[in-house]
Amino acid sequence: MSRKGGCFDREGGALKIATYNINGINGRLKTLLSWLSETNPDIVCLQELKAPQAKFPEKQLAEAGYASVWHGQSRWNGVAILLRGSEPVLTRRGLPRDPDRSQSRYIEAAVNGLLLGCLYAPNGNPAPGPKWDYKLAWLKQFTAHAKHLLSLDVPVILAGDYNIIPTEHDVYNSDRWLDDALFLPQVRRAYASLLKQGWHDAIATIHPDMPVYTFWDYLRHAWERNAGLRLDHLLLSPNLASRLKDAGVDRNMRGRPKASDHAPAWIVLDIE
DNA sequence: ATGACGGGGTTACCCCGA
Repeated sequence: MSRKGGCFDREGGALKIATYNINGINGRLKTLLSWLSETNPDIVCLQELKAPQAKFPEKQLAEAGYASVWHGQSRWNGVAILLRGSEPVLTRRGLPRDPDRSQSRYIEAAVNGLLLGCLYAPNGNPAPGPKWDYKLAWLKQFTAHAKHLLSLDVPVILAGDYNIIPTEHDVYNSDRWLDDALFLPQVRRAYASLLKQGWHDAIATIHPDMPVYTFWDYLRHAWERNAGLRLDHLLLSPNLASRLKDAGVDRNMRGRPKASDHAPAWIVLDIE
């Protein structure tokens, strides 16, 4: 792996990659910048920018040491990839055969010799209904694209807010979520089909026996009750599985004033 | 079934999210 375009200054040739649903990048820019300076990730996927293309804080992030590519949209959605020390090489905005090109939910770039897809899957509620249909259509095209990426036989990471609770162990009270678009059998099957393609769920691999939530609702004192969900996932192509050294969630970010309802999830890869 | 919370911006009895 070439050092060009990389920043291998983490101890032991490791690469830290994080995904963070920021829920409004401009309203939460101070939170984002302090998290970046405290945790120093090499690569960051962001979701729910809630900012049009022209209002992405490119300059402030550059001053913090990160170059960005982003796919904005007025008011909702929006995804970005940040790379410390060099420029991400954009490979696509939006999915092939995207069911609705007006919704900015996918961006992909080459970073540090990896291909990185950053996604914000539709929520899908209420189910049934048009939003549920859109979620299933989007996941179908995403799954097809994931299969294509594996066929390239390069290291790939698909990171972001999948809006899927993969199993009953990934939710504080699964009974309450049985009829929800985050947990209905169709979306759990969609997630399982990705794993069957060969993708490795990094958080689940490192923490097989404990719930690792990434989201706590603003309502009903969910954070105080630890009534969380695991919605944000980092999937690794099989050729990266042996590189996975650590994974976790920066839970403390959820407890801060003006917090996003999601916390950052991260992995450390050995890229020696 | 509803609302509570909290971003966005058409500042609304608004929209959206999960």
